[in-house]
Amino acid sequence: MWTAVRKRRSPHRSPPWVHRRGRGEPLAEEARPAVGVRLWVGHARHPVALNSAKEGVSPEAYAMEYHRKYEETFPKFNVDFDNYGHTHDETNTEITREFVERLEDAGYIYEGEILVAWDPEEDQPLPDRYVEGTCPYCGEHARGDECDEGCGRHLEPGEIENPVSTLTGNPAEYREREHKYFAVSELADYLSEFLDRLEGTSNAQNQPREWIEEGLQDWCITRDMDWGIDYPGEEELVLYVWVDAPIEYVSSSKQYSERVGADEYDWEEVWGRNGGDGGEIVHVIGRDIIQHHTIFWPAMLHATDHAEPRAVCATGFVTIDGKGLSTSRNRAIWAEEYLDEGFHPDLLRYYLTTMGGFQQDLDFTWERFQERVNGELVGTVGNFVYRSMLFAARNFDGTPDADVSDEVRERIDAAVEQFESAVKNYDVRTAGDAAVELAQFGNEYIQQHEPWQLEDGSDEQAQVIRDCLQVATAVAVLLEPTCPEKAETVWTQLGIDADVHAAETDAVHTEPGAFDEPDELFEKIEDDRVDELDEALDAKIAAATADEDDTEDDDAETADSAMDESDFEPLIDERIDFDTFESLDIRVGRIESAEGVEGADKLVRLSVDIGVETRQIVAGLKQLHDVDDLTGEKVIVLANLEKAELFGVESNGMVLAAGDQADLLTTSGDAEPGTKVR
RNA sequence: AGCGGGAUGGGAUAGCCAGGAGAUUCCGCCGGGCUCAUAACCCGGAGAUCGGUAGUUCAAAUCUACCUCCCGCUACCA
Repeated sequence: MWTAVRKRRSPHRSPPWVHRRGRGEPLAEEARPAVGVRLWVGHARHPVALNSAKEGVSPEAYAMEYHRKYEETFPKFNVDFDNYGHTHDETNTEITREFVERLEDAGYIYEGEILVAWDPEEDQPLPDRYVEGTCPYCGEHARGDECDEGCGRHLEPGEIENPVSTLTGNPAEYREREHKYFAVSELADYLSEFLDRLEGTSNAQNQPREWIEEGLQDWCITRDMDWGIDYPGEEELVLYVWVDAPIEYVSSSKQYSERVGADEYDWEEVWGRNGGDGGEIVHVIGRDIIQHHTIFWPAMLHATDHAEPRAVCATGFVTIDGKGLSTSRNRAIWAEEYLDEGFHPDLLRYYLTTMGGFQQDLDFTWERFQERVNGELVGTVGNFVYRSMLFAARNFDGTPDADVSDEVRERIDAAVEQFESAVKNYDVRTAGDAAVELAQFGNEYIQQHEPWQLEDGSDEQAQVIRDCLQVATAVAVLLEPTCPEKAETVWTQLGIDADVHAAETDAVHTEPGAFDEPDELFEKIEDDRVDELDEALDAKIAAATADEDDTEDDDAETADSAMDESDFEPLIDERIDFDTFESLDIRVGRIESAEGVEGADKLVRLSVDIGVETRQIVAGLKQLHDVDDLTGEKVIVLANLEKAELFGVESNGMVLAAGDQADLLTTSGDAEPGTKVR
């Protein structure tokens, strides 16, 4: 089962094919697409809620629009799914409910209290997106669950300061609310054993160990939101996305099962719902969501008596020219753009699947794209298939009457073996390489036997060409997962009247038929074309960056270039009245002692004399200041900021400092500690 | 910061868990040959102190310790 989950801002790749399991069968037996589930769950609900509000549409409509967009785009790249579901349909609502009920019955659910913003006038809880206020970290205006204008930090419920309800404009208050918790911590032993037998990539196996060893926290699985799947029996609570998201894997397979019939595919058997061992569940995900698939999800499955995943394969990220994708900066090559350039979808499929290691990040550049297309696809595969067929068409009107030699048959079998064992090991790259390497063998073979030196129409010539055509047939079979359309073209041109997409690996021995002169399989990409593409990409990024006041700092290399105006945060237009200013109790203080906070790399615990008393204040100052030099320094302190606890140390006030480096503010005269700043 | 993943000739990779000759393969580069083909194939060549330092060992890319850089996850700039 291929499950691909994608998350906003974290584009990662997934191979275009994974496989289906039958119970106990090696995966490679059916190295063909099976039940694919693609979810838009990754569009985490909070951003969806926020963005939909911005655009004035309902979250459902917004999410469905994305769902549709993907649904349209994938077929263009010949990525298809046995079932393309989403988390918001009836099946998933129903099965999610069932999961939760099973969890409750098994005693894994309990209630706990958390702080929730509340609109006193409407007397209702406020979902994240209806709350605005001040970011507790940077002081910027923040809304919902993230500080979208300031530091970009994710904010937990209850963190926003001076919360205001966007429903009524009234100040909101925080109330304690009952929420549901899933006692994941009780499953620590199980999860630990589960990880021991989990297949897939090493990062997926190792990373979750951390959480287990540190002691698993129980998981709050409900939210006060107005969209999502209701918690059974609790009208005001909605389940957290990551509860119903993976359950969609189950739901989607059920839908598939219902469509094709249980004889063909029995979802209950696959998920072990009938008491059996289950099928083979393989998750192919991006490495940013390892936690959900190796802790929460198996915990849910286990607690509800389902089968566990066999493997979790976590890929790296895609970068462009060595830098991370950024849709807001338009550092991206959109599917439509790629196709509009006239490139065949198979080329990108090939590049993405056979470039680099599975776990590694994958860099895309137009240069390398050209290099690989021209070298491997045009030069090796295309060239071999074309020259063999051209020769065959001219001299034999297609496939000559001869038996395939043992040498060639064995080489083809070796390629199949390489392919199958790679698939078993989740090694997409090697599986893809099998086809190209076989074509390379073909080139060597035809070269060695020089059919053009042999008498036209002779038995010897027929033998060589027959061999080459069999290699071409086999190359198409092994190439099908990465380049399905091209594989089909080869088979068609070879005069094979069968569906290469349905072919199993033993189809490598299919006998080709009669045919005319073939067309060239792949087109070369010229150098000036690459230059154009690069320029276009640069221009696009520049344009997007120029008209945007993006404060994200993802370009480390510009860090020491001179700060021009655009590097500053924009001025806040909104004015405050004098009373508001008066409400700030700002004082001159003197640092009496300073020591680093244990375990923190920037935080310093200060004792600050502010005249009337001495305060303990924690401040993040280590990046610019030496802790030992701080004692005796005069500082400016915001005295009436609410107390907070950082790293277990109480901070009673705030020491003012400028910029990311925390350049301390001080006085230039001799103002005494305690003096008010006004 | 903690935890993961990574660092191997210009590019991309294998090898590492179970240490051993001159470090794998592909691309690119230089020189030569051949030519049915969108030029592939053959021969030869340059190019890596296997991120750094120290250690274990007769022997280290591989094991150990510390460190640097990149990328994620978690986490703290009051």
